[in-house]
Amino acid sequence: MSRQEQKQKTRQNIIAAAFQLLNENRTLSAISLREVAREAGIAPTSFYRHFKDMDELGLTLVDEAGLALRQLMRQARRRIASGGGVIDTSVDTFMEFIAANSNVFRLLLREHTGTSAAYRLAVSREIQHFTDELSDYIIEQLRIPYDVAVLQAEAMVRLVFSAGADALEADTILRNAISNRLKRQLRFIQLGSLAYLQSLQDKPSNNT
Amino acid sequence: MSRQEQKQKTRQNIIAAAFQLLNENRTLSAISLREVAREAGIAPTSFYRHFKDMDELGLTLVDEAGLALRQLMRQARRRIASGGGVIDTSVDTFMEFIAANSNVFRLLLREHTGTSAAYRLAVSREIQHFTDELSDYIIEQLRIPYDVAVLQAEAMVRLVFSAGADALEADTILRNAISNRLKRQLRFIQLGSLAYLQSLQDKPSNNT
DNA sequence: ACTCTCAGCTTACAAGTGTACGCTAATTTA
DNA sequence: TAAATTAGCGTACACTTGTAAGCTGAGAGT
Repeated sequence: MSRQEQKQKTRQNIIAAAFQLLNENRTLSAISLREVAREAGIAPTSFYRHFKDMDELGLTLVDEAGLALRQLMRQARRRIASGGGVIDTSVDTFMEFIAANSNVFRLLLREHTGTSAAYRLAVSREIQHFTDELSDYIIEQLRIPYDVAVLQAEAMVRLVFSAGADALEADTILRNAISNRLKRQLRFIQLGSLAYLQSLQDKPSNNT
Repeated sequence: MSRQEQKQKTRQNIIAAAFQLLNENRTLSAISLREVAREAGIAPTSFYRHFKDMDELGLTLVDEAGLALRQLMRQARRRIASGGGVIDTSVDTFMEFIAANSNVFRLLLREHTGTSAAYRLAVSREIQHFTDELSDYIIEQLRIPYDVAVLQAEAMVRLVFSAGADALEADTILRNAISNRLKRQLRFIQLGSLAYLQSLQDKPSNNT
């Protein structure tokens, strides 16, 4: 094994170790460098050969999580394209994601409201991507004016993430209940924005 | 000053000290007993005369925050009763609360997704109260079936808290923008649930 | 083959942590 | 007034933390 390969491998070990430690209810800021090193099977000081800081590792993890989030979106689109209701399919995909990658989602959730401004910003950016893609999709599919679509997408993402937080600690049965409630709530928003646009048409006192 | 009075006073000092420390981006679990003692102006070991644990102090703080939340609801109702749109008034009241008691709301927000299962549960309970009261209000005011009202209330609270999180770190201008978006989104939900009920009436294939 | 590079190690230190133990001084009780 | 209670303090100890300094041995480059 070449030297570079070996280095990459330990780096991955460190990242995996960090995710491992996140599994058992902890924040990034509550994980010590020494713990990560221990879990990764290296000496504490060797950590510095790969990351300047725990902060640098943290941002790497957030990026990694963001990546997973984007893959999730792509998967949802694929499944929607091959049939099935948009809301139902999206929520199902999302819930499967949470169940399968709970530590990834937990990371995003925790750090979104967490202690470090840098992490908060990084997570917010990832969620913003998510929202942007959804509003593009809504505009494209439903032919809704831009500003309404943006509002709708933002509200939907907020609901999805908030429900996801609850689903994170739930068993299968409860998670199903959360799913179903979420789907109905998303439909409220969709219906609501349509009703709003309808009301504009009925008494067109504004522009556009 | 009697002995009991003095004790209560130091206890309040400890609580105030903890809130003070929460102000500068920190979690409960990231605050040490010694720091709290230092800030409260007592010896570290004296802390134990008042609380068994940092956890016990934490739960006390969450309770305190929940109390503030309930006062907020009462205030909103009073303001609604004395005129003004329900959604507008509620959101305005909420945003004022966040601006004035940012550390209280931050505490709830952080610990809701935080490290300690006990805190998470405690916060969830407070939010549940909030949701329950709102759904009661909706049932009473809008004459909407129970299950729809509950869904609507839950969705609204989710949006409000999520937007509140963003508002927490925003300046006045941005906070206003968040307020306005939130108001429109809440109206979507309201419109949506009404439209849903309407659709049930048009083709009544189900029971009630 | 000879040197260079550098991932990972060991050792070491100052700083901070929770909390056990026992003392003191002032209030409360009898 | 004498005895009992107790809020608060000081000291002490065993740990954990981040990271500085310097060494080693194996792969890379010539």
